[in-house]
Amino acid sequence: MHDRHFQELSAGRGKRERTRSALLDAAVSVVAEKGMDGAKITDITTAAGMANGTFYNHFNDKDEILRTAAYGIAFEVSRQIDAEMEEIEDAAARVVTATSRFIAILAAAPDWAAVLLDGADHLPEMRKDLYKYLRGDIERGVAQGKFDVEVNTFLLDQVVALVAVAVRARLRGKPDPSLTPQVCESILRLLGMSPARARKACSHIASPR
Amino acid sequence: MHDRHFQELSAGRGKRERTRSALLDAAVSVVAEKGMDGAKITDITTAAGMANGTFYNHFNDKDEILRTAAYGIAFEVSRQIDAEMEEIEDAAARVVTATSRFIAILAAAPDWAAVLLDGADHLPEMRKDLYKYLRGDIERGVAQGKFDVEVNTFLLDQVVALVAVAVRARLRGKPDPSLTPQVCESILRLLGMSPARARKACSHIASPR
DNA sequence: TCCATAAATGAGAGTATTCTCATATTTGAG
DNA sequence: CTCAAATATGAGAATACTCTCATTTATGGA
Repeated sequence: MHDRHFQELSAGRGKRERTRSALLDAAVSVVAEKGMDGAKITDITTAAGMANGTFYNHFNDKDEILRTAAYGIAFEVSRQIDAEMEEIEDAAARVVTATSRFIAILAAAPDWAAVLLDGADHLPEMRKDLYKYLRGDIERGVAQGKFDVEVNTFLLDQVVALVAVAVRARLRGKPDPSLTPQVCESILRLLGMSPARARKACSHIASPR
Repeated sequence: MHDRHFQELSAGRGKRERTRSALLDAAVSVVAEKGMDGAKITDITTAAGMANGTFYNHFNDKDEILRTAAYGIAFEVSRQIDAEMEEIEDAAARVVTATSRFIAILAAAPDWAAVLLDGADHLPEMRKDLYKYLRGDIERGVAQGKFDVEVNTFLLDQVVALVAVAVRARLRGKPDPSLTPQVCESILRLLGMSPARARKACSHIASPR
């Protein structure tokens, strides 16, 4: 949610942590600009205003810093959404809220979006973490009789793919207030709600900022 | 559908065409192994059993050969599916057939799958071609009163994303005969069919080989 | 078969990137 | 403030990759 996320986390800690965090923040902005494959070590140290060699005092290679950055961001986004949903009981409402908040958060932090989208492709383990949350909500919906699906990894893959499409579309074009309701509706349909109920469950979504 | 697809197309033509095709086939297998970003010129010429310099007699750079290969494969797959569907009138049946044939073809040719999946990310124009076919079938379904959606690019993105998830899953694990029906059902649900109708429309799918 | 032309070759120049390490600088505990 | 330890620096060695071109080899029409 902030261009200096990692530096904020390490403010007040020793110099070592602060430099490390500055590199992580720099890595995020470089990945946002050039993608994970296009990001070079020197791009990262330059963005951080440091000498090239400094990188190797903190990370062994590019993979390590990118993985660390992606996990850090995924953790923060999950934490935030999870907290916001604490009191929501209805499974459909939980899915809709999580999806729309996820899109809104990443729309406000495009660098994070780039890292998460790229990371989802390059770091398969990262997806699995996300799945824990999602699986819980979908199973809840099945138990509540609202969803009609067999909950398996393939289903979760499909839901996550739809969310990813929405985030990508949001990043690409100008903000379209109908985008989030559209994808939420799609997800609920996918989960077995009727088009009418799905629409109703999404109708209340405030268009993100 | 064949490891020597491009060479077959150019059999009997001049040496120039045959060498070019050998490079294209080699590029496909390298991309399947290392991805588009990981594929190096020398990997391609080595796989083709040629000297490094030969590459530059036929292509200006990596992008050009990869684009050519990806388009060639996309064209062949589209052509084949299109032909197989000629006589199908019902839009739901068309969507289901196209999806399941697409998955079956790529399951039988994993190298092609890798190129198309990677290409869909790296070559945005390639997606647009695919969309022409898809959009037609979905609009037909709306006209037939079977689908209940607004047909826009974002919807097509979602459908394609679901198909991509299925192909990826099919490549990863052992063949699961329920995978194709599952994703076809998801797509029909997404397009606004009720879960019951969607299931019915997918029930006849023969599990791919 | 002959040979002009087309194509293939691969050494190496050019460029980009990673990673190391001896040295310089900074830090913060005492 | 002092100094030993921790950290940062950046030149350059090592590696990886792209692309060129003078030369060799192969092709196919006459």
